[in-house]
Amino acid sequence: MQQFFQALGDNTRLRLLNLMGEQEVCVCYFVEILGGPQPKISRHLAYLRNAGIVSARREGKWMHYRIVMPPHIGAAQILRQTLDWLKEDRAMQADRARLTRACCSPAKYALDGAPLPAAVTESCCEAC
Amino acid sequence: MQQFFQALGDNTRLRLLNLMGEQEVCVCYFVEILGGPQPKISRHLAYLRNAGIVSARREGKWMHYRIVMPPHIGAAQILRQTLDWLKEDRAMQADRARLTRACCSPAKYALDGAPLPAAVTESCCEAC
DNA sequence: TGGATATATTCACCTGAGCGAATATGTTGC
DNA sequence: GCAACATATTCGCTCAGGTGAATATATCCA
Repeated sequence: MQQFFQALGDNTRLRLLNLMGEQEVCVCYFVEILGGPQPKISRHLAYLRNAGIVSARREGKWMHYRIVMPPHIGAAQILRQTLDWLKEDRAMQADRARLTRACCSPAKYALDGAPLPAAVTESCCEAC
Repeated sequence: MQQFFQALGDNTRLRLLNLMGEQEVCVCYFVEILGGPQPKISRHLAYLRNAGIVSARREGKWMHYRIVMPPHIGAAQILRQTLDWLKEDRAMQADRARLTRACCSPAKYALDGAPLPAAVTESCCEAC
């Protein structure tokens, strides 16, 4: 419980959770969008994984992370409301927008066969 | 937001919030029930006050603390559900029980004119 | 097999925060 | 004013945890 809230008590981790929302996201997009050094993101993802808040899935070279709802119903509701809260934040909205436009502003990974997040394959090139 | 979750990410502070629940509680009961040194409790109360989660009211020598619901509705719901979550925890239940029985197990302060928490004046001597 | 790429881990450093001990502040009653 | 009491703050210590730099691991492809 203490650990659960500590996991939410860091801005980088909140940004990661915000980007995942309901969908699975490849690490390369986290690196691209958050902009920081890759080991930093990897460490925070490990922290969240260790806290049981996200799970990882390997697909070739790429790793996908997604939120796993805690088995405890109260914790799950808190996590859901935290995600809703994040959606209201301007900076978090900007992060999400950048994820959605990932295919149209082809950065380092976009042209290289990196797996697109679901939101991109659905909505891209309409939003752009 | 980061600060909000950091405030919840400590077991002593969660115990304090659990004891406050919906009612106002005198510091002397926190000291009595948590058992630790008084400055420790005072520091954690200051932390919570600084984070805007509790407010203090002076009554003579005594200080009363109570939870203030955050103005943001999402944050308020998270706090409420956190309190509900705490109620399910065995150790937290034991803390609450000790607060309720405070008048019947007269410890250091109980005979000395210390203000009783609302739960005590309502339910005490029925529960004992 | 070897090189390129994506991700993870380790290391050294530094800051924030929890802690016990000591001390300060504020209130009451004599 | 002074003593007693409730609470708050400060100090020095220690440690968890965040960070950048370097390195390790894992996968793909030629």
